[in-house]
Amino acid sequence: MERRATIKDVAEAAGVGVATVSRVLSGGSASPQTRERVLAVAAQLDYRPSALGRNLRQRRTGGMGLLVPDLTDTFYGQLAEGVLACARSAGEPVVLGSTGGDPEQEADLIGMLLEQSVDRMIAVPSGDAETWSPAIRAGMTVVFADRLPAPPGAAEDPAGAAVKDLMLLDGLPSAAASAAAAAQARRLDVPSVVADDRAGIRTAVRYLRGLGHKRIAFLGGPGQDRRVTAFREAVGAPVDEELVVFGTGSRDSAYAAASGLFQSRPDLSAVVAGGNVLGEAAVLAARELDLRVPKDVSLVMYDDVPWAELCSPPLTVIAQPGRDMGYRAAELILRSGGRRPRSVVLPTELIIRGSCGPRR
Amino acid sequence: MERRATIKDVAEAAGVGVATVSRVLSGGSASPQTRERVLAVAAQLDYRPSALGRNLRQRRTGGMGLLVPDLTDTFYGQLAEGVLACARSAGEPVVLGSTGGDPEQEADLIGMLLEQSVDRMIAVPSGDAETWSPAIRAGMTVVFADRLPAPPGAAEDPAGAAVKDLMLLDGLPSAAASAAAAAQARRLDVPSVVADDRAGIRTAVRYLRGLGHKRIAFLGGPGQDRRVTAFREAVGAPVDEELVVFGTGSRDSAYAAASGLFQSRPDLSAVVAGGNVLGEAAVLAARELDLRVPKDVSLVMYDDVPWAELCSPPLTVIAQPGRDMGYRAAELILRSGGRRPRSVVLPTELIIRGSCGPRR
DNA sequence: CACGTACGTGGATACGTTTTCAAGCATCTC
DNA sequence: GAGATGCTTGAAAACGTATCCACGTACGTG
Repeated sequence: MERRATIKDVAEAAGVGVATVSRVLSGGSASPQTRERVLAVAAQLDYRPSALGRNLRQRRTGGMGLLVPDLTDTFYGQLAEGVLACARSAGEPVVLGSTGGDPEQEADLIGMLLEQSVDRMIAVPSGDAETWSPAIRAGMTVVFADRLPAPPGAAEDPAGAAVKDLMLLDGLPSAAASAAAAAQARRLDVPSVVADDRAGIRTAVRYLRGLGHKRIAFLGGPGQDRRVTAFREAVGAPVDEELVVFGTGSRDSAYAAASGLFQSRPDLSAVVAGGNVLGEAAVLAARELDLRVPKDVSLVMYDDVPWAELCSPPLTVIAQPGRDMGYRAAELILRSGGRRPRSVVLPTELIIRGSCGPRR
Repeated sequence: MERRATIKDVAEAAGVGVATVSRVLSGGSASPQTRERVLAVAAQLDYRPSALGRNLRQRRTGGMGLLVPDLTDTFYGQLAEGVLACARSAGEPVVLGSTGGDPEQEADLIGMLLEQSVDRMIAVPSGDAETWSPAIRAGMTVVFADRLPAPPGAAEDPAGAAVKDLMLLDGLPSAAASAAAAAQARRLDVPSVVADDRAGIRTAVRYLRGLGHKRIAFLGGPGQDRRVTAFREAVGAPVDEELVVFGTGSRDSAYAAASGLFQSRPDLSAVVAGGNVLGEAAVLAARELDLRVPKDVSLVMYDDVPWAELCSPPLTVIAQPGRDMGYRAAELILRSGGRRPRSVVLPTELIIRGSCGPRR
């Protein structure tokens, strides 16, 4: 195992100074013959510039960090693929962290990235704004994806927090969703790329309404404040609080929430699951309780995942473009030439399959 | 945005030399009072040692690389989670790459990791041994997970390659699977952590045999040579080659392969899918062709994924511990104190659900 | 022919850390 | 009391690169 060739070796072998080699390789000016010779020698020595040296010199690490709650969640897998695709086309590395939805782990991972001098990252945040302000202040360029961090003083109870947000957002046309999202991100001065949850949820609720459903439940997870808010808004004024339940992010707790919901409120006729693990839990819980889908209960799930079609009946879903979301976020990070990029909101689409039927 | 404090700042503020600060922080010897003062100052300045400086000095990057074919495949999501869990507990970063199953992209990513001076990586290889020998020769510590690279001269046609391997392995007791796997990895002198594919497949085939099935098909994907071999071995001597088909890795090609299989051989009564995307394709294709599972065709799928239970009937699977696999691989990489670690083979388990029935 | 300009070039420096080395000092031993 | 021994300490070198700066050389212009 021989040592890698350094820029010094190349310079020596080519009979030029290291500065010249550096210039040639980074596109600076050099005479044609010098450039040619340097390139030839570099190729022959199989020289590859050390990212370590470069990064140290310019006091920043190339590439970007990526923080997601759980790679086992297919949606985050899609998002990660999008980020990786963009990063790969730019030749930049991405260092990955999985937070498990735990703000504490998230903070640890942020610290680790800081230590690595990673100065750009895209994140699906689990902690609140307070968790993130240190990273921002440290000069990191952050782009949030899929969600935004809760505001600093947010109540522990997601219902409470959501109500507060509702009062702010209620009545706004969906076209303003973008502005609202950007506004929240701006509290941290951080751009974001998220799906148009408001429109997606509203479309789903209207669809269910059109099928005659009156008692529609929402099965939510952590970080889905915007979706809950949109649900409350779409359902209208007197929302039955018992029909809005939350899991903590794990599959077990999602199942518990779903099962509890079905058992405590046998009168509900439709449920909107705020994410694919919630949807999975809903299907399992319904089956366990001998509830037929869609005969006894209609189900629409946020996230279109490959296995949604496998269920029988195939799941009606609110599709959000996970891969695009990742790709766009990575683009934002990479093309941010010093200027703070603009937030983007991606469209959702209601894909009607077979898990919704008329009210029994 | 103020500059991060450096070791120099700490030394100055504490009235000591930089060497002393470095020693205190990396656990070297120092007088109690000096140590205390240095720690206090470091904490007050919020000093965090720069990984860049350290890495440059020791000519190696901490952490590890992780290369998987596709994060959208739930199994690789599980594997990645395992790796991340172990890395996180060690406080080490992991830089991720998704190869899309393409050897060329894989080679590019290896190059990128080399440039980053990442000297340890765990990989689910897509390319053959030739793709990997450069990395090995460059001094990288590699651990293969889930699969091993194909031998250098392997035929393009997976069936052909598998036949060749079959002749080598045929008749070996399953207890020797570990030795055989280690042997192949050793061609590159690389340790690996894989599942006991041979035992898993054999158990599944015997189970299907026990249900009366005679015409059992295998639906394979890239990199599943060991599983195909095991399948051929378990089925016995005269294996009907038309019953062994392959997709290229994409969901579309998997679907095409499954659909083609069902249509060309309506006489088959059971199929073993070599991975979860293959299993997914088999379910979809069967449904499209109005084949009932398990009435018309029995199905057992490699990989236990959360949605296997969602299908109706729930899928009978060969479970392999994806998360453990990642964790163990990361452990091997991290605990490899210079010594080349030993390969490990993890057990599989046949989980019987509802997708297999007696031969019609 | 003299002068100014433009450009190609290489030496030197800095990035932040770890590690080697020798020096300083106190304690211990004969 | 002199030498040996042990521990703590700081100066300095190195890791591989990018960039500043000054030096030449060639060329164009007056």
